Amino acid sequence: MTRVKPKLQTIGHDCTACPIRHRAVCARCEADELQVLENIKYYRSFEAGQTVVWAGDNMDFVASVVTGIATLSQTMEDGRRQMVGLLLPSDFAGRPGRSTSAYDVTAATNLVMCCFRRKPFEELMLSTPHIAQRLLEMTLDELDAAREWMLLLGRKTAREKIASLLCIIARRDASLQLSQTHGELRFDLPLTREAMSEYLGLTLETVSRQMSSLRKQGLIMTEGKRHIIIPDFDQLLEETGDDSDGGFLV
Amino acid sequence: MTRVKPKLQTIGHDCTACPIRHRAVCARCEADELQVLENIKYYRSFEAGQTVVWAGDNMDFVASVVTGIATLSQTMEDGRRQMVGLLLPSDFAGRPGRSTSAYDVTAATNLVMCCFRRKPFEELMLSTPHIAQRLLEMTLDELDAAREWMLLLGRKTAREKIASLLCIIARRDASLQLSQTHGELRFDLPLTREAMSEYLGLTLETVSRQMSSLRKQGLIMTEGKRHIIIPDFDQLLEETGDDSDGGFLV
DNA sequence: AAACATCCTTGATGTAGATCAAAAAATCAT
DNA sequence: ATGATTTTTTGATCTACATCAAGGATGTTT
Repeated sequence: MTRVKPKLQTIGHDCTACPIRHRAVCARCEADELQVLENIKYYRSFEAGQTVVWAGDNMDFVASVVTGIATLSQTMEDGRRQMVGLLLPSDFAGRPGRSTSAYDVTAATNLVMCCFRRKPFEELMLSTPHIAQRLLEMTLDELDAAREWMLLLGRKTAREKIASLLCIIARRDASLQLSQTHGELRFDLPLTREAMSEYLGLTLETVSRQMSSLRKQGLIMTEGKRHIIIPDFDQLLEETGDDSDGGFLV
Repeated sequence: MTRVKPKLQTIGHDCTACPIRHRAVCARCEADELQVLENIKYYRSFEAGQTVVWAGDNMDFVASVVTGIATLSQTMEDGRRQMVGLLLPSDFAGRPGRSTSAYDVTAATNLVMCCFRRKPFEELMLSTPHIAQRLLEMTLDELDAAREWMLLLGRKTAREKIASLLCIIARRDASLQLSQTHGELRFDLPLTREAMSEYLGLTLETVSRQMSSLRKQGLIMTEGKRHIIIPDFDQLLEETGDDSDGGFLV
């Protein structure tokens, strides 16, 4: 089990059959396994804002994101909300062995998920070792991302939080397009200010103010509300507080 | 692959051979697998305060905690630190497929770890499917814990953070002792005020103040600096902001 | 085009927790 | 015990972000 940094390797998101395919082409896939997965999968589409499942609700499938963006969030009794995960194409949702969702899963944009019925998927996992192994790798990546996010939530300033989020989305977006435009990066923010604030542990007003501040200083430019232009990625990166190498996030 | 809530099931910490053993008695273990694990494992002891590995350093083993408590933390260039994991007996550290540690691993108390050399462990994982499956379960639990911690870091007040941490440690401690003393709980805090502050995303002064405040209100009592008595666990639980059921943490 | 609903921005003010500073406990060494 | 070191507590002050409040954009419905 050799592992290489998985971040920028995502090659295909075709969801032809095997969840492994989503993140990188899987050399281990055997034809018959593909066939089995083919038999237990189905697609579901959601519109931006729609909820896929609420925390605590029954969730009899596991799924991976084909297109669009989904969010995982937790809510406290009094309504305080914290986003705990951002699912981009190829990311996995749901958990073998658990029949209810631990989080609210919401479509941030229009969303297509490739779902696998949970029981057959679990059986398949038992009979097909490399699926568990691949899932383990993906889960470990998510754990790294969650821990990097803990650093952000616990120790970064509002400005650093915003810069970090923008860098993460920009990087992920750029890697999807395989466009190596060193210089200017452009992308559509898939999150509202409110969603950003829920992710970053801030209020939406603070998010808005910090965005304005970054704009005034020329670190970012905006077209309309959601389209972001980053004239110099490295310069923005310096505002994140991270060491330049960048991390595991998303 | 049926799963049950793993929290309070921890039965043995004997580290006889199989990492699976640490969390719950493993019904699947076959004698020969145990034998192989026996051959690649070794023990290491650390004193409180000692560092097991620094982030970025070579780490040619994976390990599970036998006794004591270890912490995982990340540091920013300017010295801001955030703890991202607390390893209690039976918890797992290190990651198959990665040769360097992503975090500082530090002994919070005297610590014994059961180490497995990485390469043979990875090979074993490939040839022994249920190890990957068990590791996946454990990693998913850790991911849940990390996400619950994200909610704490992003949205809870200082007071709620302290109450949460105390409840978590108390609960874990109680489960280790299998002592069902409903009423008064007693345990030694394994963390300094500074370590607590690093875990909670606070300063150590704030931790101290909130501890004093809880003490003055009779929610906790202290003997010396580290020994804590919780006269009424449910009462303290109400200060955490969590819904009463409690979560996945630690 | 007017009315409405979202989403975003900006301003004024308040406060939880950080920071700075020092003293008190506890722990350790001689 | 006595002094030295580490850890914790407490106080005074400051500030980053939250909260409260209002006003603009933008898009949608009729």
